Amino acid sequence: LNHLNQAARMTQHTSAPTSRAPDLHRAITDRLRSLGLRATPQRVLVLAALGDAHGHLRADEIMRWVAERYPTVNLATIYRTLDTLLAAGLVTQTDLGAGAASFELTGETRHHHLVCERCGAVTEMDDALVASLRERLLCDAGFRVSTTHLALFGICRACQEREHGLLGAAQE
Amino acid sequence: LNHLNQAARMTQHTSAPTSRAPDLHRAITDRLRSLGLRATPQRVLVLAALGDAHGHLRADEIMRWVAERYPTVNLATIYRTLDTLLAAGLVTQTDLGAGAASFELTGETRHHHLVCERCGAVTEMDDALVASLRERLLCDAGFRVSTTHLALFGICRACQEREHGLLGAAQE
DNA sequence: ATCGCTGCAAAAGTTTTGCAGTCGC
DNA sequence: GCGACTGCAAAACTTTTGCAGCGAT
Repeated sequence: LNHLNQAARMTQHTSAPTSRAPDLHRAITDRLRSLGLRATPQRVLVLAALGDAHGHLRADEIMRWVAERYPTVNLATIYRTLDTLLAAGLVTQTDLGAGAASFELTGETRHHHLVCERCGAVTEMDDALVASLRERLLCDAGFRVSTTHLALFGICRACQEREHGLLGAAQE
Repeated sequence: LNHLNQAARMTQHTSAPTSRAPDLHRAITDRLRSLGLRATPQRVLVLAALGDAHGHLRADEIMRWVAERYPTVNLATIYRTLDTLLAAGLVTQTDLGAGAASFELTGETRHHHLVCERCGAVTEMDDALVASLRERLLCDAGFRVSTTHLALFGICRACQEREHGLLGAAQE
């Protein structure tokens, strides 16, 4: 599924369209074709953007990334492409509370995100903890969870310590 | 906190403004005042709507409910009221994947929702399962989860059986 | 009487859609 | 060449905001 991720990571420092990463371009193209989808430059670049980011991106961020190397691209196409990729299972959608949806390459390692409401830091969380919850729901309620990604909001350790420090020093 | 819920449920069949439920109106009013908020008819009705629904409502649904007994209400007020009630902790916000946010009365029993992607059924899930996840995160990662509500999407038991039935009978 | 709250209208922001033309296969 | 896909523009939709005036305390 995702040697795309690895190939993409290899080109993180590259900014040229596809000159330095013909292998990535090729891998993405093959993947799309194997799913019966046309490998248009727009689609390839959307996948490349998500691979390069190695994390979640919003539609407008993808738009900017792609537009840098394919200036005539249109935002509507980004959205339509993301719909297609979602349906194909290549991409995962999430709401990280930014007002707009975020998208991520579907990796083989399921993981989730912890979003700090104070400092905005986003850290990854392993799926292990959630896996037991999923199994429990399937056994107890017969509910088969398909949600692949969870975003939990709260206060990260750093911000908690910062807060405690303030409270301890100058309690007002 | 929420004899509001109980009082609200008592008036589920009532449609008159507040004539048949002076106790509910009074309870909500007192609650708002005790928090230093003005008990305007708009605010009281928003809370009454959420209590009557005994579940999650979107802003437009609240709007419709309130407008039925207070026609001059404005949608902007609904949003501003919900902001206020969120800040006061009387209300909880969730994304149930409907494109718009959903809101719910903050009850003393924390619970979550399982949303079936096939039939749209929404069932409640006890917080017990999630509680352990929360504790784990606090211990392991030092992350204090503040997300009070979780929406998990998937396939409910009924739809799974329905699907299996079809597959078993006429596998096409 | 004060000032928080509301109604109205307009704006901001994200996402969708119709249509004509283009380009991958 | 065919049909899927794209660009463009406009619309649909949720949510926010400025401002003048009303009304709860």
